[in-house]
Amino acid sequence: MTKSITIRDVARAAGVSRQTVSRAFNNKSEISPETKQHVLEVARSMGYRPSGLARSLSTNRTYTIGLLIPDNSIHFFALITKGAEDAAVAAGYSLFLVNTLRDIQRETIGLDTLWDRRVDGAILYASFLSPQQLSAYVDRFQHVVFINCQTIPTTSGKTASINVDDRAGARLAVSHFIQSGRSRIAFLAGPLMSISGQRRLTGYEQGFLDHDQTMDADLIHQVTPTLHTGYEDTMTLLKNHPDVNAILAYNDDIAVSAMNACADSGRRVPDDVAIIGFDDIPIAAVIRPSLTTVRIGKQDLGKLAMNTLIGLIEGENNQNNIEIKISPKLVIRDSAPEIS
Amino acid sequence: MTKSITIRDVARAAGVSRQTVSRAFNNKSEISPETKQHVLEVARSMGYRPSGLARSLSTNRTYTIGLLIPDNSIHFFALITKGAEDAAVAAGYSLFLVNTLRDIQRETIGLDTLWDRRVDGAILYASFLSPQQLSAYVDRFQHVVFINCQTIPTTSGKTASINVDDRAGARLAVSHFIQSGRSRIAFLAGPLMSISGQRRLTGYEQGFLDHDQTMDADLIHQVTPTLHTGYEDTMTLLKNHPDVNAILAYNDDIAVSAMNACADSGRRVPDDVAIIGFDDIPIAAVIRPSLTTVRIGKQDLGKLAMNTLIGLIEGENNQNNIEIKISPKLVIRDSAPEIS
DNA sequence: ACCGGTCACGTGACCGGTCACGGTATTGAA
DNA sequence: TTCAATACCGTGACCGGTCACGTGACCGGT
Repeated sequence: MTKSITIRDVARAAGVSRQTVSRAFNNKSEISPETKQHVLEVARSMGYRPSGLARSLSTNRTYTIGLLIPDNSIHFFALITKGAEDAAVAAGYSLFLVNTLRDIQRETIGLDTLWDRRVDGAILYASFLSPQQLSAYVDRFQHVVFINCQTIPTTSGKTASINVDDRAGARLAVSHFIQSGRSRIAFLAGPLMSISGQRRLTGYEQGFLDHDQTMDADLIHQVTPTLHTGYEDTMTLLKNHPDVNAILAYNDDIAVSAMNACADSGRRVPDDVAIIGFDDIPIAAVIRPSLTTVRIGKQDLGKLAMNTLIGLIEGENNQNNIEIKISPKLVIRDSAPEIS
Repeated sequence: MTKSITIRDVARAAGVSRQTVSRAFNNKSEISPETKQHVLEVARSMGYRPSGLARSLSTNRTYTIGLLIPDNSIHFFALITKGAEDAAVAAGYSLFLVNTLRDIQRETIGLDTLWDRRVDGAILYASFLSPQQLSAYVDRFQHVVFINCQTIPTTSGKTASINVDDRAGARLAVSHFIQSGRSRIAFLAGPLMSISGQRRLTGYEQGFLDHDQTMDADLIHQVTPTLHTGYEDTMTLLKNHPDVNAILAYNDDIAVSAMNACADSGRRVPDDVAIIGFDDIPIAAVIRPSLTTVRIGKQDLGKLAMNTLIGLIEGENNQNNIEIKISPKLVIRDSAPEIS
């Protein structure tokens, strides 16, 4: 319990006032280069670093940001987090990480805690709160960036929202299938309560309309998005609809399971059934056959979210309620090659 | 910029003193149930929540913890982070996430920032600083938990260190190979500058000694641990040493690449070459053949680290320099089955 | 009636910085 | 010489809580 050294200790040791020490550390102009140099040296020799707590209390700025995501261990969110952390550090901010685990209570606790800590802003991914609930929480924050989330207008403060155009991604995938001559396209849909789940579904439907093809609703199966679940669903799907020659999966994990199911039911990928996933997880390029997938620039997304948030905080952009759309790309690999 | 409401505002509105409001929020005893109830109601109606900043400044406790890891997007660290976050929230703490990216500058900046924020403690994974450098940084923190890192004694404060017994893990793997009748075991080693890289190497060597077998140092190849690098290395390895019938990989990513190399060089897994990885990434159980691997309880590790740190902070354990060892398990799957 | 003890609550100082303001010395122009 | 401008530096108040201590009311025992 070494008693921590304060700005007053440094001031005394350097023979100046607190304010002068403060000026030395904050690059203020009202200080001569020599005294500044001297103060900094004394401070260094004493091992002094100003307390962010005290500074924050009086300046009302913490240089911390809260990132609220469902689960940082899911690769998708891990990369968003990485991008956000990187941008935060680059701008001199620190990052509070909060996993909601898609649990309302965890989410509210997280929001409360972030508020207690007086973060300068927050990035919220796909809240599970109702709009009015969320509104009450969000209203306290000065600055919020929503990702894949209903935008909540705040009375005070500024917001921005970023949305991944999952709909376009699914359309790309369906178009790719149809252009390579496949039209019996099954969809292993994700959770429909999630926004991206809904968007990908409408994109899937739209894909058929784009090519004047009729969609078969029987080929849509809802699957919980974990690594193993897709397997059984694909097996029953293939049994009930042996003519399926393409599968669009909600994400790459499900796609890999579907691949296995195809193999186990004696179908070759891509010859008999082509498969497209979502996300482009690292393994997608390595497995055999390599996985065609809809890629979302996750790390860039995280970085973008952080930078727009910091932009709001530092008032560069005085425009409010900015809306940004992220377009995914189709990465074509062996599981659904260019020409069938 | 709604002016934030303070404890004095609430006190005035409730007709009591600041101290009474404070007592109401901190479950102190010197307050009657009725006034407490009343104060809390008034506070709620005003939307008041105490400022953690101010509280921290005067109590010298922030209820925040810094987690310093190389890269949160690597699955290994992602799970550690998840476990740590979970335990932190459960104990009422918040988590600062810092990626060092194995860069010394990033690491020092991170440590400085955490100190500025006056975290109650820090968890450091595998520092890249020299012991004396690290010592200077760590000494400022009251409480530190090291994971897979040289333990640094601190003058003040308390520490603990947790180490994964990678050596035992590698021995398990080599033993498994030898017991199933394979002795030409190659090792795709990871970075030797990393502690776990060194430990796994010595475990590999020890595995042969355990069974009175002689090791062939030519079968050790050093590989950078990314998804693609292992492929070429394995190809040259197999060309130079066609008699290799088992491969131990530094991690699962490399193992998957090695699998591909085996397939492309006309070798069947596990019939011709058995493969064991490290980590048990989610995909390991799903790919074909499924991957035998050395599993480390990553999420439990993160949780354990956080809980011991909080234990140090809250003074439950007045023992210092605790050393904890984590034992990995061999998860046997198809790429190196039980009996050859 | 007096005293000690407990309960409930209030007051000034403080945590470690910053802000607004004030002061002094030096300089240059009138 | 006088005065204003500038550069540099210091002082009290404040940010929003908590801590240590003080106060008064009430109660039971002698």
